[in-house]
Amino acid sequence: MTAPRRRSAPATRAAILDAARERFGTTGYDRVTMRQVAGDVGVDPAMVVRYFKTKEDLFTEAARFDLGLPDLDGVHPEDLAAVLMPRFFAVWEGDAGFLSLLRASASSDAAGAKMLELFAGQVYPALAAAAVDRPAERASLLGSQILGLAFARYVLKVPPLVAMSRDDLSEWVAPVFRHYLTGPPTVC
Amino acid sequence: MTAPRRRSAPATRAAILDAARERFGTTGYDRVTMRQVAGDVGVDPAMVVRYFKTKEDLFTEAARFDLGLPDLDGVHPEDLAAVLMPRFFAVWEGDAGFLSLLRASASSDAAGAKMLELFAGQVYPALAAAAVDRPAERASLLGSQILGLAFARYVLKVPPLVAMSRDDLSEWVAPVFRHYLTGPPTVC
DNA sequence: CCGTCAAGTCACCGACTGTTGACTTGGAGG
DNA sequence: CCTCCAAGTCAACAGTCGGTGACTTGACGG
Repeated sequence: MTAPRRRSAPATRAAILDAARERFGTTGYDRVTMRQVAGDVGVDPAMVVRYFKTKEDLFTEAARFDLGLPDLDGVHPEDLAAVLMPRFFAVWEGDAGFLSLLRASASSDAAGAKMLELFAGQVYPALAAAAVDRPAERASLLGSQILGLAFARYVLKVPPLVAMSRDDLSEWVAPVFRHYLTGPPTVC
Repeated sequence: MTAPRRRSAPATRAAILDAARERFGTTGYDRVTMRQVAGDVGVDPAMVVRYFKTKEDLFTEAARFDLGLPDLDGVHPEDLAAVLMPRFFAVWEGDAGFLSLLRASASSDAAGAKMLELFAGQVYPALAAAAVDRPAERASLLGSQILGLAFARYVLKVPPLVAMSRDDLSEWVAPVFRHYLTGPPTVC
């Protein structure tokens, strides 16, 4: 059961990626140093640049993931929150990839662009399927509520929001989800 | 009409503060250098540290301001958005002080604490006056929506949200404001 | 006209950053 | 056992950062 003094290349690569995700998620892009990431894994900083050419490339890889949003076509408006919120908690409380991106997008245009890309590629298609009209506006509004909730709960850690149970939170936002996707205004 | 080669001390101090606000608001704390700020004003970097002892002190001063929230006591729930949204636009589209704080709070615990402080000191008291019960939870939820809207519109610049008029935006969020402050759930 | 004091400049320090290239070491295959 | 190549280390570079302290310059009062 002796730990091997030398890992396989994919194993160290994965370990570095995990450490990077964790650091980026808790500290933000700029305040993370490659030496810190290397130190977390117990490896020389040169290894980080060996496997991920540059810091930005490392971040790009760390901030890529699948939101796993379900198909909302045919879901009853009343059930939207019940379907979406479990994914919300899974994504934001899981590995810190998404938090990294959120933190970084606050101070980097490049990261902001990645966030928009992710929205366009995964969030918008899922939400648009449940919108009665004006899918872009409705999806964006709902997205802003989700983003704000994540920012307040997981970044700022606003005490009342941190203290709320998942069920209570889902109950609170359910009417909002319904309103943004199916409520007025329908006319111009 | 010759420009004076030498300013008064308060004038340079104010100029530096303005430049810092602008930089912090558009680039974020970490990516702003004191040399940039000094350069914007056309002054030696040493002047910045002369008037604001340290970079963090400069930021602290740049991120302090008054939201100017009105008294919501007695305001009809239907009119909440009509009263609050003008302040929203004024604050986020005015001088970049608040944007600085939002950007910085994504990657700095110190800035995050300042944001919480500001919420507790100005946002919470105003919103709590209009909440029918559970003021902390209701105000936090509404705050998260406001924060998310600002983040999506002014930081990420989500195209559909940027394109929406102020009136349309107010109309969309009005039912949400009403729900968070006066809607269910009332029971535990 | 000149001394004085604040406003502003200058050169520089030490620390830290991302990144590089040459070196060393370990372990599996012949 | 020895060889060899990948896995990992080491020292160092070039650049930038925040911050310091001694110096210079300008305007104004006597």
